[in-house]
Amino acid sequence: MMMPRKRKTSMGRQKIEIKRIESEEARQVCFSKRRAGLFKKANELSVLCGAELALIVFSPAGKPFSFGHPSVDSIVDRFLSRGPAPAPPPPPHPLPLPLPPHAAAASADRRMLVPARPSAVHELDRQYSELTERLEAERRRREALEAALRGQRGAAAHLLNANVEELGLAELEQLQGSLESLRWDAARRVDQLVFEAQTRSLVMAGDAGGSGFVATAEGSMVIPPHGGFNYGYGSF
Amino acid sequence: MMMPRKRKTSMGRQKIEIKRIESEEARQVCFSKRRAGLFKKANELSVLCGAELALIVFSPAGKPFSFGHPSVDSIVDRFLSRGPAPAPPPPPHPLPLPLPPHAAAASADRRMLVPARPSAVHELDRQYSELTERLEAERRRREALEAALRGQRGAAAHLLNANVEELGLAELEQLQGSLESLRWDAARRVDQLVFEAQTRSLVMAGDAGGSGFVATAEGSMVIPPHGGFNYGYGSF
DNA sequence: ACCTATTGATAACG
DNA sequence: TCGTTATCAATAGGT
Repeated sequence: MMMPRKRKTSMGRQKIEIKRIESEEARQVCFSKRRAGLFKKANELSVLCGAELALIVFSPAGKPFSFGHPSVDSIVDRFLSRGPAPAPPPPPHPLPLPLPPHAAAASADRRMLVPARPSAVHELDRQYSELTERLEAERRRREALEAALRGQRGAAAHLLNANVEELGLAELEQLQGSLESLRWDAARRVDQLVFEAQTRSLVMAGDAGGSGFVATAEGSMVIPPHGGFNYGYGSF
Repeated sequence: MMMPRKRKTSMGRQKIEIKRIESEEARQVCFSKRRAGLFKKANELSVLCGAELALIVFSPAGKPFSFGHPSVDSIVDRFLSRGPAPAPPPPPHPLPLPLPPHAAAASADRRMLVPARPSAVHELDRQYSELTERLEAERRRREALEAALRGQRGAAAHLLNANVEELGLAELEQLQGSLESLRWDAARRVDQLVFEAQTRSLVMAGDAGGSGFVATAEGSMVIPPHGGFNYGYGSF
């Protein structure tokens, strides 16, 4: 990422141990940089792979930062609803989860890398998996269709001025489908724009999950990145 | 991080654009690698800087992965209790939208559908039902898309999608305005259709959500509760 | 899953 | 916090 042009004195990056940084200042600097990097990575993962995720970070000072696609709330809600009831009652029954390779990180401390859950009821497990597969198949088919639709060309904005009064239920449903798709893309676009804004040193914090609230280090200021596409984007 | 031992043919890492990976397989591979990397970074941030954070990721297939320090729950609780979003963005026009896009509300709703003490069995049942619903939603959505493909209006609407990636904030907001307007018109159209149906005793034998204008998209597309045109009267 | 060539992230400085 | 450089770390493309 760097472009060596002139030689300046610098030790360059040095290898560091992954353990608490003692220096208050160094810790703050590291936090800022790595937080930015982490949010960037999270954003890339959601864009590249279409993964839905939520990331909430509290700075050592207690300042909240968050990012979510489609939104922090939707992800959290989804997670909690399937939710792994804590230890004792090995609850529900989830999707067969692959264990994160580097799970070793957490030791006896409360830090944890969790694969949402274990399971045992084989029969139901099987049915569940089957359903999941069908869901996936449907999703793939839908995506294929969406791709096909994206390829269409022609005059379109007319729809916005179209005579809705003449539409029937079936057509309205079609319209709805189109709008949902558009909303999704728009949300994604907002994600991108917000992210770019962050890169420009606009520190965003204090947002509780995506309501178009942006705060700078000096204090929060409201920036309406999107009045209504309140879905995919987050605050950093 | 590499140890050059033997010279092997390899293009090595190539630069890639941050946009959805079309290849199903490549996307899966990328997801696995980047997910691991993201969790590792999250862990490092918490260790190095003592930051408290939560990361929840749903794979494209819907499998959940999470990491939290001290725990996902503690972070989520803190996040939700402290800074829920400010007032929801007021609609440009007097749109009688329920505005429920809040995690708390959604969670509460779901809780009501489940016994106070979610037994493992009930929980499993609930999950199964939820999955089935999602599958249904996907199917409906797919069908809507297929219909859209056949209709010019749908095709036209999707044209906008193709250009969304190039829009700026101002343009997105303008688009939003147009969509709000369209939604308003569409909602009125639905009212009229319903009125006509009732007047003629043409009972819409639909269930609470079968009219097709109730959130048809859940799951991947994630169009929250009020995803459809059921802007204010629930279902009919 | 493993390798390697590159890109990308970031520690140390000014 | 911002800009630079030198290094270290992550990972795209292949095998």
